[in-house]
Amino acid sequence: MVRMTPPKPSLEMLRTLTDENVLRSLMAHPRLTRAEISARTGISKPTISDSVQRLTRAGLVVDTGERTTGRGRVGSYYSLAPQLGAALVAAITPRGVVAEAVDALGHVHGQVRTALEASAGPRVAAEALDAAAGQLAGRIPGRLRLAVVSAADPVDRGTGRLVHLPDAPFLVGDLDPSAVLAPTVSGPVLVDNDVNWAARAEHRAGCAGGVDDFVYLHLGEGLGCAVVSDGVVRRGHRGLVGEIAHLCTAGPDGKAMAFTEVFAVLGLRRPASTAIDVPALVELLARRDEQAERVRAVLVRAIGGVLSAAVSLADPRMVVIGGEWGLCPGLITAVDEHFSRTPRPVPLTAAVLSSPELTGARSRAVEELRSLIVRTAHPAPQA
Amino acid sequence: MVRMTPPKPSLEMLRTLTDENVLRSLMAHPRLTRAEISARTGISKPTISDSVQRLTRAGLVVDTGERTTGRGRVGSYYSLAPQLGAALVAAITPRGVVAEAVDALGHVHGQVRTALEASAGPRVAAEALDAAAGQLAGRIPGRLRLAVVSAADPVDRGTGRLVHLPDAPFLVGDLDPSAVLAPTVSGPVLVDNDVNWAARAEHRAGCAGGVDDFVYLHLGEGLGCAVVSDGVVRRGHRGLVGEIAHLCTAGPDGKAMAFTEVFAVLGLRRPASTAIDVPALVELLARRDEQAERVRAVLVRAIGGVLSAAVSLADPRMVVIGGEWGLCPGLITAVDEHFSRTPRPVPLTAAVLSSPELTGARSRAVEELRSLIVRTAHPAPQA
DNA sequence: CACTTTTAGGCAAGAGTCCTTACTAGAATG
DNA sequence: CATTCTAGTAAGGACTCTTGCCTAAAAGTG
Repeated sequence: MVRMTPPKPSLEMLRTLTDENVLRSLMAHPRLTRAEISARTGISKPTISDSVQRLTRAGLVVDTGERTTGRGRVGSYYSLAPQLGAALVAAITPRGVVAEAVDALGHVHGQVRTALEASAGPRVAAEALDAAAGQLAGRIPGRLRLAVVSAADPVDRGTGRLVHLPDAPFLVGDLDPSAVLAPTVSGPVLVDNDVNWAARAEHRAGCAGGVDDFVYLHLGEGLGCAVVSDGVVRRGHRGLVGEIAHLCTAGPDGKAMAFTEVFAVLGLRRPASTAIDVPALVELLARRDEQAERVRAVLVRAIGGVLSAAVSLADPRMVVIGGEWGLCPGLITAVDEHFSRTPRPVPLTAAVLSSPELTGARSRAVEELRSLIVRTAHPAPQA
Repeated sequence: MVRMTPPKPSLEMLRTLTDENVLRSLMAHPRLTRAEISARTGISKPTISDSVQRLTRAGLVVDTGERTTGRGRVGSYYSLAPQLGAALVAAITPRGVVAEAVDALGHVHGQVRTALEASAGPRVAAEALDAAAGQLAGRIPGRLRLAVVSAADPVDRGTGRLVHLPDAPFLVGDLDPSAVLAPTVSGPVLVDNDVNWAARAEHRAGCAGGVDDFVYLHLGEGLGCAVVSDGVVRRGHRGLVGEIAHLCTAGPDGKAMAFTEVFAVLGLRRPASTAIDVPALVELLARRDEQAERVRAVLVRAIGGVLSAAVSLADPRMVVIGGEWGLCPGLITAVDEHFSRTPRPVPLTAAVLSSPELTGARSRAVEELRSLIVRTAHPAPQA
């Protein structure tokens, strides 16, 4: 939707914009002289000098004490004030918690890894997250001003809580990252599921670089996908876009059934769980006997049905496949071969990044921290 | 994606913003005095006077000659110059072409309807469109500065051409609205399919008013849907989002098959065509005998499969159903009853607007025309 | 070593935009 | 006829950005 009422023009607005230009320059480059900022932004030197003076007085920018070397008059280097703080980045899976702190320059200030027992519940995960946040808070100059969390479960877009969907695995369990981090993190806590973060990372740098419309299919313990449309991961009303367990597809004997049902029928679920038995599945996909071939054919067709839905409802330029068993050798080519014979084929690729969810969450954290700093520099002039 | 480099601040930018405020005010209200514009925008009277003077000199705004009545000094009314032109709005179906001209105030300046033979090809449609545009161009003060076209076929997002998808009906046929309108319309031609326009109209004013995430399912001669996510119709890479003919769903005997196949198996297609035989289907849905019930059950389940895909990949807050046979009495309640027993039910509603595709295209045309006027008032200061 | 070149930064002047305040013109109200 | 109300104008001030010129200091050059 296009903004209907343009902003009211004012001189204050110009000043704010100048300051934003200066701050953004210093976010892209660790240290700059005023002349460099001027050259980089195209804004005149006196104006930049004014702005730097303002921002220095406000405590957002500091003279690093360093001086230019080389020809010409010595110049002073300025940089963002260290007390501007950092953002917490955390990834939570049933296997453990990984947490980092990143500053507005994108530098990582420390990483804490906590392994969890397979049977550990959400309580233990919450404690690990809390502890990690506490440790990281001590290692950075300023405060933790916001957090970006990746979770290996569906996330409610409104509340940020992990949600348990019927007949879908609940790997981490009932957890509210916002509540856990409230004492340690002073600002907003953004939570999304790992598949969405992975898709953002792949969009930025991976095989899908430059492609603004694609679907990322994650085939692991859980079944999920991310829909990137017009360059943004779409989350839908509740944030449950990509929860494809109940998507109607083709099962054994060409019967229509929910995607997750296919695995139940094939006996590929963990006992007393709706999670997929990944080791068994990987082992089976490695085999070449007749039974394995039959199962493989069923899986390929089931995945084809899911892709037909993705093509119909998201029209991706490509489909990226990732996940523990999605990357099994031969699977992608088999799916590709099947899918390329359907009426609307789309190229398939394998995911390339190693811990994509952390990468995706991290870059979002940097983005949010930067915009938070810019916003707080000039308290919002809202109506 | 967030803008990375904020705009360069300049005094010219302020002036541009003031002018934009004035223009937008005059787009929302047919005539205003300078004092009224000032009150409405919150910008001071002298500044508004300056801007109005500039815009009048530039020919964008005119003194209407009317004067205020009532207490106090008489004021002069200003309005947008009539020569600012209008936008063409056209809807093309196999049954005919409807075209209108709308100005920046949103007023419709004339409507031309041309009926087409059922067997008329794209040539005839193109001629009808061209003729309608020619007539409308004569009826308005200025030029036709852009066009917004709705077509009853899939539209390629990149080229704006109608495209024929395998095993899907091609109702209008091979047509390139941009090429047809190039002689008559001086600016851009936006083309999208009727279902997407209808969804935009429903989003704005209809049953889905205020809901930013929903899916609009169109059940007519063709099978289509629109995905509205974060308040915007998503089109995907090629613009083929919602082309659900090949979506894998449940057919008779619970067999997995493409949505369109279900109708083939049920014998509900027009002879030698992939289009659905709507009259036959409507007649059948009205019956109550055993065969009708059986077909109805199959259809309900097939639609349920499509909805499961929509829920998985779009997470709508609601599903709106429209189309010639989608609105048949009882169908929606039957689908609703079936769907509410699935693991992830979503409320269903019937579409409410009468010619939604035209309404949707019209409001977009007004929006685009307005932004075109604002942009041309101050030639883009791009790099 | 003296001189030129190069560069960061400061200062002053000027143009432009917006705002506030005060004022004028003209019409309705009582 | 005085009062009241309103649209528009004029003057002055505050503020921002830019241009152009200047200084200081380091590095190269002969």
